[in-house]
Amino acid sequence: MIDIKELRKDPGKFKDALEKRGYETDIIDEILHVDREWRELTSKINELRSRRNEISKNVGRAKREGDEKRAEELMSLGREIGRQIKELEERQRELESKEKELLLRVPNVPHGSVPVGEDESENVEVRRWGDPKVFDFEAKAHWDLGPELGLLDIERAGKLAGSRFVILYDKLAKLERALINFMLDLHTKEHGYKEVWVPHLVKRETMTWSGQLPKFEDEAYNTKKDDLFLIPTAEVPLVNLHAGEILKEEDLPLKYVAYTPCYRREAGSYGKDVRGMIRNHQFDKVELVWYTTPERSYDDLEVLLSHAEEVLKRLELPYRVVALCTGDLGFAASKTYDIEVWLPSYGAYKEISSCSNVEAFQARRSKTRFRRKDGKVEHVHTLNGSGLAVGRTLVAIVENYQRPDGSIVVPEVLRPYTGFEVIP
RNA sequence: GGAGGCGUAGCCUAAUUGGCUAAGGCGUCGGCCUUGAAAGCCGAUGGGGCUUGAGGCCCCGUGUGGGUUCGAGUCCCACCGCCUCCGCCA
Repeated sequence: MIDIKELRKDPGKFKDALEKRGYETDIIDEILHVDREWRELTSKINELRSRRNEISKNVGRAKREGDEKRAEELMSLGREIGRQIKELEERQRELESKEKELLLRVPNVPHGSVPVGEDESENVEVRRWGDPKVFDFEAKAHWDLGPELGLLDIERAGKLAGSRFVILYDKLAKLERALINFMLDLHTKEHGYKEVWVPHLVKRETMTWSGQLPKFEDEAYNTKKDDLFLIPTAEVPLVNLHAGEILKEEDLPLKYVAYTPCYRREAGSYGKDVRGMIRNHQFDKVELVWYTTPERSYDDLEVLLSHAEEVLKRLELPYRVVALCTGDLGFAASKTYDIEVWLPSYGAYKEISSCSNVEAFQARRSKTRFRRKDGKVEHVHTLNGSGLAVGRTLVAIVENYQRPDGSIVVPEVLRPYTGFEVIP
């Protein structure tokens, strides 16, 4: 959520941000209009309440002095003012909920370092690591290779759950598990993260605080009876871990890592990445989340990014890092780097991690704050990044490590986790 | 799922039958004192609105949202959370 006080002070900044994202800017004036009316009304109500408080005091006084007649007079006056207040409060509540609803629909302001652009074609490549593999035979896509090996079953998954689900068997299932453990170990043992095991079903508020709702309700699975949501990413529980709390400055940054499945309806993405396991309704992900201070959050983002990159380096998978432009930036993010891994089946780099600084956007919603050494309380900045999307990492290994005979070499760093060197 | 209990500020704890400023302690921050520290003393320590030359004024805030009342920490309802017991259960 954006800061209403900042919006009052500098509406131009927010209109500019919306323009750069390719959004309509009318909403800003609408908010300011509602806000102005709210403030005028609030002043009026405060004045009436002040009078009522005064009257109430005098009622008590009159009663103690035994002046029943005077007390009765005052009480009737208080009743009248109470009626007026009640009437105005109704309008005030309407304005408040309208304002809140509008504020929740405004995306975050892009950081000054974010390239301005319309869509993903204007994202800016930051660096490349490794060279795309050149095969001296015809390389296969994972959606062919996997079923041929009998280790990836898309048909039966369809029978059980519909499209965009997969089943893994034997060594491919183990490879998935090995990747999860490898990533968790790397981040906990070498990068200083605390491992967290979180709920996969969360309340509506939790989804709202992390920025998924109200705008993207169609994207999430919801259990109607209890109004719980399946998490689309571990970012949701992790970033709400300290909701309502006041953290100590000396405890920051807090760095959390969690492995969870992620559940996404992928509404509106029909026709995109339909084959294999690139875009499924359920996929595994190891997620990194930081709670940090405003003055260091952008430096920390670079560090978080390097932690995600390290996974690909150790797996020796070629990748590149791109800075998303304003038009491609997610709703909650101020700045985002995507890491894209080379996929032979696409003949291109494909997103495997997204690392963002959302500044105080989530912290304002979840009321996550920290106390500075001088006693001042302020919202934290939160960062999140995939470290990495496990399913796509598996795809990248299958495709990049395949051999002419259809077998797949297990990257060296994973062998202690798999217990085998070749698939099948 | 059933029965009961509880929820006060960063933390811990008070508040006659509903009534004047939510008292006190701890912690934290600032100041005094000190060679430095501790102790001690003084002050500050939730949110919002209006306004100013400094500075004020007002409202809200006892888990959340409603209700009763001239007036609610206190009474009523719903929800959330925690605890105890029963039932069910990997």
